[in-house]
Amino acid sequence: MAAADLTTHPGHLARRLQQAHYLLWNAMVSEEVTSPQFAVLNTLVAEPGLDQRTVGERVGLDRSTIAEVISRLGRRGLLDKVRDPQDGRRSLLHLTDEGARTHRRLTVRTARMNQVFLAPLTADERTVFFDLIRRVADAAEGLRNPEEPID
Amino acid sequence: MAAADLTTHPGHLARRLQQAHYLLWNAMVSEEVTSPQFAVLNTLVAEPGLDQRTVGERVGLDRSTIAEVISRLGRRGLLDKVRDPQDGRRSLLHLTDEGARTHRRLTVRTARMNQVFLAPLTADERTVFFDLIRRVADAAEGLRNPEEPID
DNA sequence: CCAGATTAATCAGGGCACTGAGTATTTTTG
DNA sequence: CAAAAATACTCAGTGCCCTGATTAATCTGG
Repeated sequence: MAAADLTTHPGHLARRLQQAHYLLWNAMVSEEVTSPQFAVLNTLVAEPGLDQRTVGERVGLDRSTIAEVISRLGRRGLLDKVRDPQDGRRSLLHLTDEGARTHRRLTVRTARMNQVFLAPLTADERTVFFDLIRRVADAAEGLRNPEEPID
Repeated sequence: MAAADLTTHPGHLARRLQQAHYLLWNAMVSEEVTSPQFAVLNTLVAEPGLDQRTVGERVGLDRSTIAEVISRLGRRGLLDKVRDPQDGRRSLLHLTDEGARTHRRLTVRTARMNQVFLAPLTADERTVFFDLIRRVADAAEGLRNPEEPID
């Protein structure tokens, strides 16, 4: 059996793309705060007081991973975690001042990094790039998170 | 400062795409052998006897990660690792019969999975999808792995 | 009202991904 | 030829990512 051509395997390309991004993020945005951590901060800027599970849903992280990410952000004083008095199962999350400051600072750098990352593409191609990736990712996520079935 | 729109952040999309692929791989290809492990097997089908570092280069994994992946594949009897008598620093890698069998089996399933994964796109769109991701990933990898500079 | 189902979070365990430091071996160079 | 540089690999440390099992709290139906 001949070897497969990995350059036509979307999973392999997705991994390479993500790794390339990881390196550029480290070089141009932050060595302290990672891209998933920034996504969490960003979500809490938009919707302060969310519980942990919902934040994970917003940024696309499962219950275990979001717990670790939030624990790290809490340790570094970027967010606070308070038991919901209305529902003792939940922890409600808010950015600290330091967390909000960090988010502002990184937002600027992230925009610069995205320019460099997408430099090989024209403006039209970028639009297509986003559209195609979003459609594939949404569809694949839909396979595992089925919509409410008809009852 | 307003929150950023993560759906226009290529790094965030890349991560979601990779995660969606990870889940589909687990469901449709194998729970034992991961996608990076398959990439290593595939490389050794094409070029038996490569050393560890070169395999890592082919599949896009750094020295530490490739060491772990190869160690796991070795433990499961899918490949053999032999000291190069010509150069005592290197280990040369070959698939075992079991490794070659596994590669054959997974190649078929991987093709099926890719069909499902790419189902949202037309044939033309798939070509564009590969082209755009490859260009961005290649360019970003080039930023860190500079070509031989002019001397 | 209360037993059973559901839900949010945690924990244990396996795998991927990187950096920086260290070891052994080979190659280069003075 | 011996000292210095380069190379292949290993190890320790951090962080992301998932599943399955467990715990605590809430909700639901009889």
